[in-house]
Amino acid sequence: MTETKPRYHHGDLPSTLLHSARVLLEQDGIAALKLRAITRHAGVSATAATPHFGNLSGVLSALAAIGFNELTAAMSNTAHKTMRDIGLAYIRFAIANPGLFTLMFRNDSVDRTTPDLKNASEKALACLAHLPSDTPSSSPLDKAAQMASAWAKVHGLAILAIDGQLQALTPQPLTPILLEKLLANTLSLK
Amino acid sequence: MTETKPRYHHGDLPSTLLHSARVLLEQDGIAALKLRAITRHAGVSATAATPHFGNLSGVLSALAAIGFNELTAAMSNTAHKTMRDIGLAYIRFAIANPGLFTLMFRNDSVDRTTPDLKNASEKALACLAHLPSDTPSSSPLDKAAQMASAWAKVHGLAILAIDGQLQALTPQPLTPILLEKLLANTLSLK
DNA sequence: GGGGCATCTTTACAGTGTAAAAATATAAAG
DNA sequence: CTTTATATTTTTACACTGTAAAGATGCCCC
Repeated sequence: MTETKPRYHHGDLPSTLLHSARVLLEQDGIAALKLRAITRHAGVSATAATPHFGNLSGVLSALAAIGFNELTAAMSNTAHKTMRDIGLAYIRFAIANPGLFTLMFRNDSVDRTTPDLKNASEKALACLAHLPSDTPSSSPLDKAAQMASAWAKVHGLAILAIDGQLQALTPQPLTPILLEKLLANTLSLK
Repeated sequence: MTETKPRYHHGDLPSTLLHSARVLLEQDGIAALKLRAITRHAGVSATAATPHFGNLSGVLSALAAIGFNELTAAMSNTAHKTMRDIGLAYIRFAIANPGLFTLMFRNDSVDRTTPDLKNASEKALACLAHLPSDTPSSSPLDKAAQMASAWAKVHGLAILAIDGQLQALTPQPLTPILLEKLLANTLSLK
């Protein structure tokens, strides 16, 4: 629809395809991420993605890499580099892009050996893993445990929020405002 | 293979199919959970599952329900009803049954409105949600935050463990023994 | 201009899920 | 025991899917 410059046969097809994939993902969920649906949406033939991405997994891996880059950006834009703020940025990203977030951690749809994806995901993980720890850690295993604890809580919370399972924990219906408060409270717990 | 009593046409096909599905899941991962592969493995025609489960989603939902029941049993068999022991049971189950655990939380493969699955998953959640809290909570939102924190940490840890991403946090290679220690340490953190 | 080549389309094929109709065996009724 | 009804399974058919292989298309650079 809104290509920048139609230079080659069809403009730069790779970004067009990724755009289509993202639209479909947001519109109809992760089940709609079929190769033929993506190429159909982009207005090209069914196999047009092959020279650029190889196969479906290639397209989805590229899209997942974009997601990790955006997630990294969101975490980097926080004012305070605290567990609470970075965690909130992480979870807000997940809630704002549930389909993309799900795809990013879907091992069977995505090829994690792709260099782009590997780099992008490692950068995002680094933002979470190198949070300043409040309690001094003695052994390396303790340090790992602290990082695992933070990363697990944030990631777990994001998943629960996306799946709507946090609803089950509160008596009252969970409005967006209340959800934010719940997340902040949860992240503030040590 | 090992039917109890071959009464009907083919024995009780439902459990045979679920057994086949589970074998395929453990052998070849979640991508192998095709309806035709399951029926082929069970030695019946491609559409034999229809009268019992309706469609593929029905089979997978039933299998996921079994998983939740086993998870509940694992958590109920712990000696101490502490965050640490119940959490460890939860994560050990995930590590022992990675495919099944993944399936259980896969929203697009599974139909959560199925009564069996809904009941089973709610029971499992209840085991985690009603842990004794160490710090007295004032508001209901605080209580929800405490439950969310525990549930998120345990679930997040399980996912990280399954994906092998805990490896990235430790300098040394993560042997099973070291993994157990890391999990215990992480769960002991408040 | 005219090769060379990346890009895209066409065609073909093996799989998939599942709806519909036909076949089969069990259970129930007479 | 025979006959009917019903639940179970198979057969058939169809619209999909991903992708390999071969053919067309148009850009780039010498």
